[in-house]
Amino acid sequence: MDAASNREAVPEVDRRRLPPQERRQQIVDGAVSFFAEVGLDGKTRELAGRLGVTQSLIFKYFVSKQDLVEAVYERVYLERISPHWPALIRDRSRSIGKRMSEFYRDYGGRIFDHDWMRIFMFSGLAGAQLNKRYLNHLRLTLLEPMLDEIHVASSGEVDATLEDLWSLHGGIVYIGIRQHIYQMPTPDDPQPEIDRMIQRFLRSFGIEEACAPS
Amino acid sequence: MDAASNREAVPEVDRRRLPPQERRQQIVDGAVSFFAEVGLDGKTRELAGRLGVTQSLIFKYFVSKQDLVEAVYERVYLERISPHWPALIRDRSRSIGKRMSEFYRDYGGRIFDHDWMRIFMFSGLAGAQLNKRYLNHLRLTLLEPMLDEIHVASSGEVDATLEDLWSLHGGIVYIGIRQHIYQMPTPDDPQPEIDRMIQRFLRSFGIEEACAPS
DNA sequence: GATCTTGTTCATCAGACGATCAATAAGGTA
DNA sequence: TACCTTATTGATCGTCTGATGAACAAGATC
Repeated sequence: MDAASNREAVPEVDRRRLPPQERRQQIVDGAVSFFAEVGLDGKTRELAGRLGVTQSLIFKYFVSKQDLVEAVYERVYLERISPHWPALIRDRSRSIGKRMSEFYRDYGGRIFDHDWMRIFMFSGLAGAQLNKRYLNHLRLTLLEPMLDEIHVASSGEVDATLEDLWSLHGGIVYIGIRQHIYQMPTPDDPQPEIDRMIQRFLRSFGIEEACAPS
Repeated sequence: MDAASNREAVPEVDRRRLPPQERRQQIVDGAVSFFAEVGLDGKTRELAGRLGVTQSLIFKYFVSKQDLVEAVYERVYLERISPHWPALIRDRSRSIGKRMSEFYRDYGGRIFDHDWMRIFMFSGLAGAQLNKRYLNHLRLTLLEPMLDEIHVASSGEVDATLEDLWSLHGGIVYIGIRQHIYQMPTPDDPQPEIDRMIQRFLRSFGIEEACAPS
């Protein structure tokens, strides 16, 4: 019943003296799931215990706890953005419905993740810049182009606004919030519901599409 | 520049020796806005400082910090539910669109609140039961009846599901999340966008309504 | 104004916290 | 095997934390 033997987050009994780069990554990995679970106020001693190392070791790789937290931010941030999305959104050889469906399939696959959802929420509540950067990037590179494409697809006859797209986006993200933050039951596979939402969104603007996912 | 003189959350310089009931309420009020700002890990000494009292006084009214946190939960919880909503949803003398619009107008007026939004999110992340109770109550007394009413209003020709209503709900709530948790710009008055969302939702199911807000 | 009740403060505890640094030992090199 | 580098540990510091209890004083009653 000692501190290092009761958590499954520790991959195995890690033997000592790892290469610095490897150890650093191990600490960040552990910190991601640890902070995701207990919040950014999680204590370094408990994190060290889960990793099976001493608390002082953490401060050999990070000059302060805040330094570690920012490494966690950077880690989770990078995995949630694909450079291919802007081109996907603008690919007019495919219908707007198919593009949006594929984008949100990929997007959902990346953000419906326990650790990401919770760390993004924790950092938002803490007032970190991570969230604003991320959401502004999302708006500039994805939502605003998406809005353009909807206007083009409807020959400019549609009065959709950016705020409308945020509401669609919010409805999709809310599935993950219900699941990972409120821990409420959600569909096992959110993709069908996401496709329904996109289809309803476009249909409500008179853009009818046979939106078969395949 | 001392601890008790630089916050506007303190209504005024409160003079000592208040009636217990009044003092208790003052502490809870202060705790609501304090915990909403810094999180449930906020320190009792800082809270006391903002209230202009000593830290030990808090423990004369609450046996532990957790006891205070639960008083905060109860406080914010009660203000966010109206007993009139179920009857409003079921009032078939009015169109379903008007009922949903009025419900979400009232609902938004209660939950688009800095303190509520943040405490609800903090408590959700902490795994508190508050959120599950609240969302289950919302589903049972409001969303499921609303789904029934939509089916009735469309003479049973509509395939709307509860999950569809959650997506509408999530899109609406997400406005508050953007505003108060991510601190991103949102419409000054969210009501027009909410009405648009409801209208789009119904329209996408073929329920067309002239949804003038008045 | 003397007295009593009790709301409030002051001093303090025991433990936990982030962070530091000398001591230790793992593991490569010869 | 002896040696050296350095990843890791163990002990410790100063501070802060929730919580406790004795001492104080505000304000009502007579």
